Amino acid sequence: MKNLELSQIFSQMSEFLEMKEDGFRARAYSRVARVLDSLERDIGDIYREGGAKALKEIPSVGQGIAEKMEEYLKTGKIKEYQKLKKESPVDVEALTKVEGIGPKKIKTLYQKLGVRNLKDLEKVARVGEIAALEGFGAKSEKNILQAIAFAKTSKGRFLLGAILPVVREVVGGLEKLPEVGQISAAGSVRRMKETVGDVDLLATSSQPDKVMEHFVSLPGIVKVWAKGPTKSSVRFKGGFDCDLRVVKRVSFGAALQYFTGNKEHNILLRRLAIKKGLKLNEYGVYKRKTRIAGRTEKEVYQAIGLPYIEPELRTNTGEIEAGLKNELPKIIGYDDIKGETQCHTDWSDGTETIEAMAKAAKKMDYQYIVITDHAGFLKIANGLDEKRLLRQMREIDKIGKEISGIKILKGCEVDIKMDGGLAIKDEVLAKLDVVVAGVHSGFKMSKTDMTKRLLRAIENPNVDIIAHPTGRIIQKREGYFFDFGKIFQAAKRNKTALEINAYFNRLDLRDIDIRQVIAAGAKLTIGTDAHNPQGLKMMELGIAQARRGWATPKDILNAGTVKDFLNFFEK
DNA sequence: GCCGTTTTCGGCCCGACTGTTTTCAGTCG
Repeated sequence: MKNLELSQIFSQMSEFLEMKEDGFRARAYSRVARVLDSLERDIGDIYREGGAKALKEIPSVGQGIAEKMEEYLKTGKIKEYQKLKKESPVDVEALTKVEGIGPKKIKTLYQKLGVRNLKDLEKVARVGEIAALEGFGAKSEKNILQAIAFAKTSKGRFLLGAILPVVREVVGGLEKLPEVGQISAAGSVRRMKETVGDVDLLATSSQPDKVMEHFVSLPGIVKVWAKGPTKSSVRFKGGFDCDLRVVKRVSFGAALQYFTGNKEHNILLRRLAIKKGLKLNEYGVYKRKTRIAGRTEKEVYQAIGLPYIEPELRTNTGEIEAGLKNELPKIIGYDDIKGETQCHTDWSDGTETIEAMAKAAKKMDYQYIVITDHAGFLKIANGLDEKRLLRQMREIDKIGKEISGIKILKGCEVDIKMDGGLAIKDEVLAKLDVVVAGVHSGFKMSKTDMTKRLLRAIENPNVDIIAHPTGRIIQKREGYFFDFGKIFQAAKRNKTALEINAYFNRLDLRDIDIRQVIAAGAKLTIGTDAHNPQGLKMMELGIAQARRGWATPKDILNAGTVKDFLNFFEK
């Protein structure tokens, strides 16, 4: 994928242009960088299939940028980028990561002090040269030194599953304050994005000062970046930043909309407002000086001619157009799931018994749970062989009779071998209610071979679900390569479902894949891959993933009753 | 550099906070 490389080059070009006071061109480049980040298709593929003309069909790409993309795809270089770098040989990428440093300051620091990188910056800050600079001061210098220290330890983005519990604790604490009226998370946390850069919170209060005072002195805060009556910003021990904004009640909806984003969604919304002769900001929708909406998000959307759009959909990937035509899907809700489709017990690498998992599932109001211990050659996961699998089936039948109110289904997560065959004999698999098959080895195969391997597994009549189809681990492993289109079509043909694995660092399929699966007419399941009862709670993350992929309950098999769920797999 | 249901020229989202200023530029989201 050249998308990421190009996006990084364009955002650096944007910084360089900003340094040259060429603001509008700078914005054009940063816009296209963001577009590239969320582009579903590989830019190289687009170019191969449709040439420069196809490139220009990408939003925010015109003549000039299409040419540069073409140049990069052909030669691996962009002349203008190299020219800009030559003019100001500074590491903008590293320097802009320092909080409070932007292109203008980089320019000054380079011209006056010859600062080219983080090391130079730290050096001049330590000896007091920054404080002496016009436009800077002692405080700037101190902040820069602190920001460098943080930049060195900063881990970047955080997994939603890791952040969500912390956010809920902070929100829960603030909620109890008598001065706080409404409070909600906003930003990427509210959109349930799989990784989160920082946390945005929003509250209403008659006494903002008291709320802010309480907020900046919460336990676990290591740095207060800013503190004001409407906005404060802090860093928590875990290394993530958290902003709290306090607004008036009449503006809560508008502010919640505004700070939930994402940015592209908001920009489009404000343009829609302008077209209607209105102005949209975080305080409301205005007709001249009069606020005509703002108390709730719903009235904000209505005022500019849109139905309410769920936070998970707000990424400017077609939701606004769909909204205008009243064609938004009724996406699956957080209470719509009726059964767990992948989990492990102490029969393989889980920590708890079958009973414990079943009881936990019952507590979540599920109608069924599929027990899918590892089966095959994954020795490290204590995988079951045919003999133990048969024994476990008898055990599940026994436990099923003892526990009422939940149906325990017999399943396994069987390894897909290098050639696409399965690691458990077909006659044993045929006895199971549900067979989940997954790739757990040989990730580095060629695209062609992996496609063949997966196809063979999908076509096996005993296979019901393909586990974590792409094999990616967020921030760790990209996943294996295969022909997505072919696999999704085959899944539909063979009535084999594709899993949305809800495990917090997998979330596999990704939202963009989910939309493709649905477009191909194939079905999905959401499974947590839980290894203990607590892990079943990750279902929420998987549902969020499905929502971001525009999935409705009828696309997700385990939003159906146990009967419908099992019937689908009858082949 | 992009874009177009007022436009192929002339716009380009909008506001808060900080630090340095004495009215504002830079940064951030």
